[in-house]
Amino acid sequence: MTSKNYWLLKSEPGAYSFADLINEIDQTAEWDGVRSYSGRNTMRDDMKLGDRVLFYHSNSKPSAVVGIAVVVKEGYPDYTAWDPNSEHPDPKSTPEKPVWYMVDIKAESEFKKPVSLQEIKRTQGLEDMVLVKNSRLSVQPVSEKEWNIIVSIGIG
DNA sequence: GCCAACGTTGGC
DNA sequence: GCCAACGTTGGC
Repeated sequence: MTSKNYWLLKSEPGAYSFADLINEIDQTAEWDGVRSYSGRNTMRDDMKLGDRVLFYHSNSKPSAVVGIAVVVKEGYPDYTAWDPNSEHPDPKSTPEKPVWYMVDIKAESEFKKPVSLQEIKRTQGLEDMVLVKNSRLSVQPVSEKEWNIIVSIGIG
């Protein structure tokens, strides 16, 4: 029996927002540009087809979970790393020896009511979220309990 | 805009 | 392989 897992992905809405994802063809995008090892490992090893994702706007007013997406392609090399004209080139990574990985995600639904960081911090059951404890991880796991609480607030 | 937290780099 | 310095994230 395969159990689905839950994740949270951060993006600064000025760089890439949930609306941008919705506006993509098929509402699907490559989650390229992650250049941290823990994020790389999570995307390469742990995020599976059908896993669901909280889409979080960081550095925002207010910072908040704004919608849900689903993993539609499992970890594969982030080829933008060896494109010198990309946003996040990294000469350490080559097609022969890729360093960075990404997944594809598809927008599923937009929250009626964004769930702000403030609200997360004061909501019972969410005090152990990685988002609260380690504010710097841009790709992070979410427990089923945390998922259910946030989605029930967001769906309204 | 400030700056704390923390992941990463690089000197030794 | 330790750990200080550096750079970045992201809340406030």
